[in-house]
Amino acid sequence: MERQVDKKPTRDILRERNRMALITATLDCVAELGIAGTSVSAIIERAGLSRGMIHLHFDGKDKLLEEAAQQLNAQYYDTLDAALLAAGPSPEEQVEAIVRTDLSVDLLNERYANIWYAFRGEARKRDSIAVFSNTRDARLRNRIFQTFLAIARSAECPEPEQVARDAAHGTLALLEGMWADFLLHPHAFRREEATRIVLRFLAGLFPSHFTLSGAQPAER
Amino acid sequence: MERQVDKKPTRDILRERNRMALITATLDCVAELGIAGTSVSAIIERAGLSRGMIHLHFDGKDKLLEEAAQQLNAQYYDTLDAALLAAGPSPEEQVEAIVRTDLSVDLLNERYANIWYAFRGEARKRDSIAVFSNTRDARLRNRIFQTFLAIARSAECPEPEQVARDAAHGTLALLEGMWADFLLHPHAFRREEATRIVLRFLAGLFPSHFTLSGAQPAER
Amino acid sequence: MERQVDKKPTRDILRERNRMALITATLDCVAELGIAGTSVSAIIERAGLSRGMIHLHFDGKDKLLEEAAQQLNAQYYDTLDAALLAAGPSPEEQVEAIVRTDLSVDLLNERYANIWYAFRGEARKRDSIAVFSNTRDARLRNRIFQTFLAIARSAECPEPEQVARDAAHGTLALLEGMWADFLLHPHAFRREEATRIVLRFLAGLFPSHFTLSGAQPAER
Amino acid sequence: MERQVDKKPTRDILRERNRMALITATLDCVAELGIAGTSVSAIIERAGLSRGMIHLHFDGKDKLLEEAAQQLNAQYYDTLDAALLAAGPSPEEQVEAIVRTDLSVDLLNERYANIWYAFRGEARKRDSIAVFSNTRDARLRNRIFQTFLAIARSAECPEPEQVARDAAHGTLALLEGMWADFLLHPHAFRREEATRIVLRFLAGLFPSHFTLSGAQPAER
DNA sequence: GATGAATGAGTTTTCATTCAT
DNA sequence: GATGAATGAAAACTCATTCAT
Repeated sequence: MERQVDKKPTRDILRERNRMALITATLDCVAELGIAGTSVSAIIERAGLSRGMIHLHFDGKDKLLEEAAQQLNAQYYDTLDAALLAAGPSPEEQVEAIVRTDLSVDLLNERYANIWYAFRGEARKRDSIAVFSNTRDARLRNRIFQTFLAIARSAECPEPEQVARDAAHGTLALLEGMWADFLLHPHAFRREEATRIVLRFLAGLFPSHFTLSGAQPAER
Repeated sequence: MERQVDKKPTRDILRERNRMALITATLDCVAELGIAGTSVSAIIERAGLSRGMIHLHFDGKDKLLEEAAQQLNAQYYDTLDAALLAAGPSPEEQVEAIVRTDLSVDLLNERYANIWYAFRGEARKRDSIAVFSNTRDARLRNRIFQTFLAIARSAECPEPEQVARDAAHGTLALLEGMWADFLLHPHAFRREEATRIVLRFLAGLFPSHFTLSGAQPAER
Repeated sequence: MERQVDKKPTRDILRERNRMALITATLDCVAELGIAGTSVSAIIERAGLSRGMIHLHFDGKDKLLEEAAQQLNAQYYDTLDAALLAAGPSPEEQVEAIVRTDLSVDLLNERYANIWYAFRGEARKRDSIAVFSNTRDARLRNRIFQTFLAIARSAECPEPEQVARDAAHGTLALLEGMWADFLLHPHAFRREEATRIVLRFLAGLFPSHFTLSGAQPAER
Repeated sequence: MERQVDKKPTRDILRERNRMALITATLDCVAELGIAGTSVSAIIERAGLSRGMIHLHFDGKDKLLEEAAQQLNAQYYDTLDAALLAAGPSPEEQVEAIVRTDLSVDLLNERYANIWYAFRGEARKRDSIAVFSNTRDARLRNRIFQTFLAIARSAECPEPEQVARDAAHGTLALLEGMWADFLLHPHAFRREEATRIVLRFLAGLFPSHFTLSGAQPAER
């Protein structure tokens, strides 16, 4: 009886484990070999699974790449959401949490950056993958905009909407630029420096809300 | 004799024309089809030239891609250099020229952005192409750093080197981020908005040197 | 006990039902998708049964195809035998019954014709299937020959054996040809016309035994 | 100079020779191995050519099969047309030429019959191949109909159109049936017997135009 | 007995590169 | 120097069969 209850799940768990192994192997390949080098042979060799499995579970290499992209995307958001939850409730804390998490080693690492830009290079060709690269947008962009709007209002800016939009846009662009920096010079990259620059940008926009952790603004 | 004199230049000119046609066709293919879609067949079809020519002139597809990358890179710098030459001599004017040119339609357009990110996706795999994507770095980075150093000194900042480095780093990162923005949403993208945000960043760092074309800083 | 008695038959009935379901699904697939399209996946999907069943019941796809061919063959003969039993006992009536039944919608329909020719295309490769396509021969051929022999003798032909053999051969060839006609132009096909032509052939051979249902021979 | 003139053609001739070699190898494979056994590997092995050639010349296996079908079709008609040209001009001679040629070893041989039925089995699935199997129709059917119409009129039949149509239909169906016969029993098949039966059919329809080479009609 | 996930040999196709012309 | 037919290694994909559950 118990075996009956136990058996079915075992099969399904194994199945799911294989699915995940393929996705992980795919992301590893993309990270190390690029999209072009991510052949079915490379994937199955790394996963230690059989050729047919890719078509069994994903119906072809393209779909597997899509699902891998989606999974990476989900991971990115899970990490970010967790950080926001853990951070203090004030808008400043929330913004800083986003910046620090996005630049943290959990997200901004070689594997991640490599995959990110590899997919982005293909994004234009495959809409399904574009969705993934778009992600830093829709959801995050709105959240960060709302946060900045609160800040802009509390700062009594003349045009809070525009200021908040520019702040959100600029912050995300800066983060994006830092990722590109990291991709090209992973060893020269300094996380603290990147963080400091983003905070400088914010301190420039909202001097009374952000400071350079004790540092003064560039000009007095 | 005369024919000899006549023919030789013609041949060389033709040769060079074919070389360029292949490079242009390659960039077109990368822009439209992505790196993966840029097969030898696609290139020669677009160029209207023969298959063997790629090996004749470039010794293989990979080398052709490299040269295409280099050419694009050169174009980028030529455009930027011309703009810097045309701009006023003050550090502020030089910086603004870089920002406005980098975001101008001459450089930031769909073809350019597509190619840029396509190559960057492959950059890690091929060092020769990485060189190209690196470009916004070495030369430009130093130049912009020197310019900001002049500004930081004239602004009497406490740590002018660090401030200048952060300003250079941040500006380039912001520009980079704007390109990514454009890549993903070419139609929603607003050039003036992007420019304004970069200037906001600069105005935040150097309030007395940069202003938002009459606009005030967000907070007073 | 009772349960035992009850279950056993149920199992066997289920087993047989599954066997038949697989054969029917196979024939459906062959009719709609051709031999090439009749994959194990296609069959089990149509049958709504599990993959392993084919090997459980038939020991592989090839054997299943054979059994399907045999079953179709048996159906053909059952229909024909029933028609001969229902027809009048005279040789003329028997011959006409064969012709009309062979061209009737019960046998000559799209499903049947599609399967018939699909198997025949593979017949040469698999002897086991060839048996099926042969069928219009051995048994039927002899029966029809005997019938024509009776007619030829009653008609006092000079060489009754040869005439009967030719009549049998010709009739079967004509029927065969009509099937091919139907296969290629199922919508243009006219059953009555086909029947009339066969009867014309018979009327030509045995004017005093067959007439065109009131029609005259072509020439007088 | 001469070499120049010679060279170009040489290349084209070689190219064409390879094309034809592939078609021939394909037909050979279909004849011996059936459609299912006609893999790209089988074809190139038989042709002694390289794998890529099939896609170079035909753009894929399917198209190659189509062209092979078309070529066989053309051969069939060329043979038939030649025979009709060589035959006497009278309608009887023309009809007899069709019958004798269709059943001659030039057309009705194992290779031909095998290929014919192999393609027909696939005909329903691929329209392009269906065209081929249709062929005994459109053109030939009309020609034979016109010939019979002349005969029917000269025989003063009551309804010459219908008689001619039935005669054409019946003759083609008989020939078709003889091919099926041959396919299934190539060794038992007797060409003369087949021819005699078709002529019996014609003699039955048009007693004054066709005779069994000195034989009498079955009945008097 | 029944299931369907897993396998891997074999299929078609792509494509950079070669080389005779 | 230019051409494009030819090559074949490697790619993605299919599918009958196996076998643990």
